[in-house]
Amino acid sequence: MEAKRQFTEPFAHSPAHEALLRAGSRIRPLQQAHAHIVVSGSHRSRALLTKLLTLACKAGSIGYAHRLLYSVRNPDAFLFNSLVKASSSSGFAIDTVVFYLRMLQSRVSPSSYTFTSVIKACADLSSLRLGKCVHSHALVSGHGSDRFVEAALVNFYAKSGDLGVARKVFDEMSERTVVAWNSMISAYEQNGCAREAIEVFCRMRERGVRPDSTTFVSVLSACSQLGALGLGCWVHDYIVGNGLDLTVVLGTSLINMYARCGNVSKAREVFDSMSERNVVTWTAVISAYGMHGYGSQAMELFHRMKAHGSCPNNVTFVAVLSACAHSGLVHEGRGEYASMSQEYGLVPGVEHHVCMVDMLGRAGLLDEAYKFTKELDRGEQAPAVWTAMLGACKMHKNFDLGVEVAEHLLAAEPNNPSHYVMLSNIYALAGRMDRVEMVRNKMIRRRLKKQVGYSTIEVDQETHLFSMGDQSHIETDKIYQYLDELMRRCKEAGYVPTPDSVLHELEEEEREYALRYHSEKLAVTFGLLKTCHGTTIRIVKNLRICEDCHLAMKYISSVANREIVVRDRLRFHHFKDGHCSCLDYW
DNA sequence: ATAGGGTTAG
Repeated sequence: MEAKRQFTEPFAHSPAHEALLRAGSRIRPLQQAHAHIVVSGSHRSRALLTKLLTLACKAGSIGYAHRLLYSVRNPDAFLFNSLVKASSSSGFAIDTVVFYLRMLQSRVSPSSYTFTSVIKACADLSSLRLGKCVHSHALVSGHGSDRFVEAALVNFYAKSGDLGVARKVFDEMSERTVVAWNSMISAYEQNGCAREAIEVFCRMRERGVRPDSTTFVSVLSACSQLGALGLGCWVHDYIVGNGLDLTVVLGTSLINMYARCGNVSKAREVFDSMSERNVVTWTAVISAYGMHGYGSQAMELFHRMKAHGSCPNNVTFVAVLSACAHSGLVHEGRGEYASMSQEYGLVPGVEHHVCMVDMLGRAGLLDEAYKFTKELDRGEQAPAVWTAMLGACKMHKNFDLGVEVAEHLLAAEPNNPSHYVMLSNIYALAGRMDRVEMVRNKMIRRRLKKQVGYSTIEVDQETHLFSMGDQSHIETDKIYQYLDELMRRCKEAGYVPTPDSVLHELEEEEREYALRYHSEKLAVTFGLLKTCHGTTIRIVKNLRICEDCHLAMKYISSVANREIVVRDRLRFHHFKDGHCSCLDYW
């Protein structure tokens, strides 16, 4: 403390100090200020050194910060805490841990502030081992039940993939701040557990904790995952009703929610009403149009985005290329792919390659798609790219190429059941039933199971789940009865069930059920029974919609005179008056 | 004269 006073006074408003303040977080001026400090003999001032160190971190010169730290004799708690905080919030997670270890070595006691930053760094690293170690340090040193440390821990365990422990820390908190609730909700949401996220949100409301915009961002993401339009709309009403600021982040979440819950025009409305937009916002609205098959609107917005001076990035190009792929805009897609690197200096990644192969493949340009894939570097020929190629082969019934690609994929990923399913479908299409059998036996030997398909539908804010041939619903009898009637009426209108290859993946006893009772058919029937005329039926499916269901939906939309919106794994289908928005191009 | 927290969007 003596030392502090001694060095504090003489250097106030010294030229060195002023140089430092002027420099801010720019590295060149910082180094000049450093020289100033050394020359003027003020390098013994703790305050100046500490400031210099934190600014070096913020300027991104972490190596410089390390060298500076080396030059300091007996760094104090103030200096270590500043370094730990600055490095952690500037994204230098490993360095934060290094600084923390040096702090321990120097026998300087960490505080609750130290732990929040170090735990945040562990979360960034997703290192369960490291974080657990820091967690125990925090417990031993008596900072384990600080509310900031606890919220950081919830986040850390969630990001490291241990939701159970995240929940345990959360449950054992004595005082849960809104940030703690937000951490837990986002923990579930980010790990794909949207139901649990919403459940925690409900507990939060029961406890009378007032949600803030961060809460809603996570809840809206959960709604997007589930296709829970009802809850999403409730959130939107709440935001408006309570006069919450429609920030860029919140607005972008709303756009995404409406788009992924099937309502593009509401997504557009939100976009139009936003006062501030950034590249993420633009990307969200482009992707909204793209996934609904409105390629030209997506492209129009993309051009508007560029005219507005917003610079597209890698994610934007995924949205743009995928919009082209889903609408058959091959010429535009080729052009944007080229401009991506030529005009924007961006490096196309696996996702962009997938879009290109998908786009060319869907359009029937199988040779070009194949050439595109083959011309990628070996290391860039990711299984996802070949999978897109395989899908194209199946779509255009190219047996020889399909078999070749499938064999290649099976060699690369022998434990991925979807490759086997695809290969067996291709054999089935070619009538090679012996091969179908062989592929299926291979799957059985490897104990691989086809992913189970299911569909959900929301009625009165409640979600109902159906799987194929499902009879677990309370109103099962009514549903099956009505479905049979619907199918009869569809057939009268000209519907002929597709002798689909999917049949061949199934066990004998499942076959009779399969086509007729696919989950989306059950869900749509339930929707027709439970909602009044004029209400759009919205279904969310976890896999791709099959050819027969696609055809049946068209007929159902016509005979029941209803709009039906189906979200499958990749995109939306809007069925109306016997037609689908995808123009059978999916 | 030096720091001061955890949660959020495509």
